[in-house]
Amino acid sequence: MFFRGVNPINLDAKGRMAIPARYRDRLSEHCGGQMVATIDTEERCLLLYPLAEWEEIEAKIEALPSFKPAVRRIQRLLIGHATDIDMDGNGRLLLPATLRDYAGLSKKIILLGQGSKFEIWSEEHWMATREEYLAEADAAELPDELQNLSL
Amino acid sequence: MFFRGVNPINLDAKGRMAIPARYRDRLSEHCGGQMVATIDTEERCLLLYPLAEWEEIEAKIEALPSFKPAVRRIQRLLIGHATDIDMDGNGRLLLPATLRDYAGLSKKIILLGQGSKFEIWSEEHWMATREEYLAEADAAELPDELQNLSL
DNA sequence: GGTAAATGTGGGTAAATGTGGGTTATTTTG
DNA sequence: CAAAATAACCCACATTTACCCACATTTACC
Repeated sequence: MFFRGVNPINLDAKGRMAIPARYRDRLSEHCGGQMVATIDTEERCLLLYPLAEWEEIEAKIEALPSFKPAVRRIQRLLIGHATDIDMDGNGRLLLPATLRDYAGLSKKIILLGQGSKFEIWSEEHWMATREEYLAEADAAELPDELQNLSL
Repeated sequence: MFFRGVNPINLDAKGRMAIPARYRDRLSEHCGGQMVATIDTEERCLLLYPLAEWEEIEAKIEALPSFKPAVRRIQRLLIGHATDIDMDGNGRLLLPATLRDYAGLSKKIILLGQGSKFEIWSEEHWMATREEYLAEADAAELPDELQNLSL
């Protein structure tokens, strides 16, 4: 299960997001269209997992030592915001208002394939963040793992 | 699988790019015409891989420690922009608007063979960049690896 | 240089996709 | 418990994309 690519999508008046057709079949087979959305704690964007992948992650998060404040914080943020969402008959997901607000999603959004999950950004915020990322691309401060990566 | 050469190509009104015939057979055999395009993070151009080659790279990028900001950045840029593209019956690729915009591709483009991948430039930008490269070619500041290279 | 084959280009059409909204069910709230 | 809001489900239309065919142009070969 590997997702990639940039997908500009419009939310409709009800807050629904049409999943691009090329992902639909895979999602239906893999998890019957059952997904989980939660927030990204670093950036103002959402994370969207197929149910099976999310459950693995959730298990790991819960297994962490919960007396540590930093761990409690992550647990509350990630698990707390995690919401089950099913694709409807037209291959659309209804994003809850709480999550839409967090990521500042209005009409134009970006669905970004990121391996085993997707990220959901407001178009505006994604564009701005992308430009930052590109500007930072002076190789000077790259960690070793990246220095040696040949593309 | 090794690609060489500069190929001036015209995009048609639908944003399609005809792959020069001499590459077609090899691409059909090697990957059934399945390719992946993504962005180059240093230059405003695109990278075009046969699917198999891309998957190797993707696996490496995915395996990096994703809590490091520099790594997340690369993952978002490279995997995020990676888009599956298939050759049509006429040996053409339809480049998505998002990627065309990034590289500033309008009509005249350059397909540049670069070993296991291609690069795609707008003709204008390629010409300018090539001139820069030629101007910088005072050997003084070459790293050791290059000093010893005999052509 | 002429001819035939191969390549590049343009666009039409049917099918797939995206979009909007109506109606019924379910939940929430006063 | 009633009323309002939200969500689920469904259908229908508009748009886009993929696929195909046909023509123009170039290349290769005789």
